[in-house]
Amino acid sequence: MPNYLSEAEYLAAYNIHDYPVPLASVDVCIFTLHQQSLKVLLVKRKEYPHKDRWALAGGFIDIQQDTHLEHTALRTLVKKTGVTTPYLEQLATIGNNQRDPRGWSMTAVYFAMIPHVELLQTGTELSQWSDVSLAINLDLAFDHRQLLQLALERVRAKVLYSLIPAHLISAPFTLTELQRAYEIIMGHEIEKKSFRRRLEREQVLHETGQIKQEGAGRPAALYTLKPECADFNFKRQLESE
Amino acid sequence: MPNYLSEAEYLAAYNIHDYPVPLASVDVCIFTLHQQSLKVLLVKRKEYPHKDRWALAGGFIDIQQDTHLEHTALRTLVKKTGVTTPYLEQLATIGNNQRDPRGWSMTAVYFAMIPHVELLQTGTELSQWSDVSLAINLDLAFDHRQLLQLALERVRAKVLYSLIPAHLISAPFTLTELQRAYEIIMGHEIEKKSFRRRLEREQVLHETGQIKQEGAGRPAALYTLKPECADFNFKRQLESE
DNA sequence: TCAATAGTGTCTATGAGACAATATCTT
DNA sequence: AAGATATTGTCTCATAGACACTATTGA
Repeated sequence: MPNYLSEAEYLAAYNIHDYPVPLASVDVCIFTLHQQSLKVLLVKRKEYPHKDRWALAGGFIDIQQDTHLEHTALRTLVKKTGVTTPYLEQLATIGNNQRDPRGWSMTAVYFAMIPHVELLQTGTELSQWSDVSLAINLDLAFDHRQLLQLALERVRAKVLYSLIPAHLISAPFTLTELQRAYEIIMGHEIEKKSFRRRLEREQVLHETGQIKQEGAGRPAALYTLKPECADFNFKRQLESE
Repeated sequence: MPNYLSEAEYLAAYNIHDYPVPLASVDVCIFTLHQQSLKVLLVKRKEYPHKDRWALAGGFIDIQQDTHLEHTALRTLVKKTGVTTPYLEQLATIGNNQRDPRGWSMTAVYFAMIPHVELLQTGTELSQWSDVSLAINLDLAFDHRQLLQLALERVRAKVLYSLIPAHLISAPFTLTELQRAYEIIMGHEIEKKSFRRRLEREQVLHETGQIKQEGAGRPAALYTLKPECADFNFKRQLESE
């Protein structure tokens, strides 16, 4: 490399295509809760490579259109579900020379949590909500099975000390509905009283004043998650069983 | 894009340089403990952009040489410190069109923890251990000040429930030395008994049988961290003050 | 009134914090 | 023996789990 006199000169001469570079993409594991089970959004690939295989939602970074990495993730999310303001968290970044037949590939993996919506099949690809217990056994495209496995581990760890299940159900919700969301992810029942006590103590929910009456039984108070508590972490964990 | 008949045909025709792509790099926040304070490794940049500014250790992915993203991080680590088997954890991936004057840039940020070593100034750049309280106020290259800030937040969060301070000191160590490492990161003293009790309960240390005698006082037992416990997390946190 | 669901009272168990007491060295 | 540092005993406090109890609705 020549020794430039000034930074301006160096930058003017810089061209990324003079160098061998990796592919750069974003994949998003989009979760929701529906019919008492955790679902993940899968997309049927229309193009090579891995054409016609199920995959996580994802795509290349569009350096014209996206100003930040999160924009790529949000763009993907909106394209697949039409949802605009979900819970989005970076999970990990995987990069190696094996995962994509087109060459060295680096992908930033996010996971998103949204209340259930029917999928609008507006894109060119077919998409569906798949039960995670089924999805994890499918032969997904690329290394997406591993990515899903990673995402599940993170979600199952975070459910013990965070409020993430609140992002999977539509607001306002009852405490029983929220507890049920925790139980589905944890895979076992939890104590009603401990559950309510920690929510009460930390003041993370807003009581709307509305009530929900459904069939028999005492009506339940309706709550929303306080926006400033979206990422709240408890200091102590629930028992993992 | 043409409609290929076969995957092989598609792959043969694929050329990454037909597309606008971002820069892809790895940055590593290398921490150690020395003279009772947390230090981070800073490197003086020899080349544009941000020539002559201090920066975190980092570099581009070498798609010929590196098979995995971690290799880029480990290569960087070895180049700067000569150390080969440290604690390495992915922190976050930052990507946007602002952080590098050469264009859209994506960097996978890792943090590493190593026992203190004198820096062998073998590379072309000058490197030094900098006290984090100083480094965080420097005008570092790129967005490295933010990256350092992120790393510090992660470390200060993890010290409450993990064993990461054990990676900052050389083994074997005494329980008092390990406790001191926790205290330096936490910024305040902790209770000796609670500290020892949780280590004992979880059986995460190996008692070497050796003792350390230094000046007056009862000699201390020497321990190592059990390798399988390198990433152990406690269920309950220490008080953050 | 009964069944069903929401919500509360309170005892126990676990593990962290506080701090005093004991143990084993050097000088 | 005195001083220094390591190690342990044990009380208190916070918070999760267990589980029984009360409250409010519809049929």
